[in-house]
Amino acid sequence: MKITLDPTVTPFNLDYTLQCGQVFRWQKHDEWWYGVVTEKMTKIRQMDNILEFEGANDDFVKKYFRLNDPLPLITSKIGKDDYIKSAIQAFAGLRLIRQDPWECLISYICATFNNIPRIKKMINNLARQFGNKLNFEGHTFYTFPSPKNLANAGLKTLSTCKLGFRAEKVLETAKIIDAKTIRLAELGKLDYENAKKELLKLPGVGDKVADCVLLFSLNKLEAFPVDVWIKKSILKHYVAYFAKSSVHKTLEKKSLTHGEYKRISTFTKEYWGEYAGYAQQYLYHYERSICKTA
DNA sequence: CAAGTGCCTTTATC
DNA sequence: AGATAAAGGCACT
Repeated sequence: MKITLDPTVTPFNLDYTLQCGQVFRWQKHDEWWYGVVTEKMTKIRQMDNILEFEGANDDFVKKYFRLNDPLPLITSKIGKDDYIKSAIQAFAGLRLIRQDPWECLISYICATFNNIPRIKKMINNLARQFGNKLNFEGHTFYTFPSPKNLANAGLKTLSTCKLGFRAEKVLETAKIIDAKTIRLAELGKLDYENAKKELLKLPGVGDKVADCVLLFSLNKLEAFPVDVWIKKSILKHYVAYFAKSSVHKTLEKKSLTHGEYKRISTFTKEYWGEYAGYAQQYLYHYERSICKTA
């Protein structure tokens, strides 16, 4: 199937969107991106303004890649200064993805104090151990394991997936989700604050992981996850908005206290408003790309 | 209550 | 080769 995009109304860049580190399971072979979404294989590629895909339908692709988000309006709203304008320009067409909340939740629990290559490895280990096998065009893929599969896994088996200290959190969270004590899909109906309050009840979920789940899977575009890269970026380029005495100390330390997290995300939410999450993703990818090439 | 401190597995990368 | 840093969380002061 194909979708033809009008670049003035629906700018989109598939590579930026899948490579920027918001989602961990897509693989690129030649021109095509391969991914397992909603239990089945999908492959997709972009040629200029044509999006070609198999295994998923139009509605899914539009929803998953948020093609109905008014990106030109969003980027004009968040483009409040020269710095973020250059980030937006560098990765024009980068969009947030509407991930599956359950997979997103476990992915970002695994992302705790971790790096992207290893996050990918851990999630793939989980899928291989506890997911369903799919054969597709000579390659083997696995679905993301269900809450029940992880809840029944047992800590010992789970530990073979090399999750480290996160194994226990994944297991306990899986039990809660499997028991439907917290219904993930329902949280999207709550407002940002109340949805976050629920997420924070889950083991392994603090400020940052909760904001990732809210932004990347529960449609809360005002959520602004603050990780080590974003912390550096904000305190470097928006330092005027913070008390000078505290900035240096915050930059020195590896992890943020709740207070420091709150100070940064309060600023970003006031500065960028309802689409702060988009600003976060552009800044995050920009900061990392600068660091890699430096 | 808020705020600060130290520890938590594992490994890619330098 | 050995240290460092990695899309942080949490228990304890």
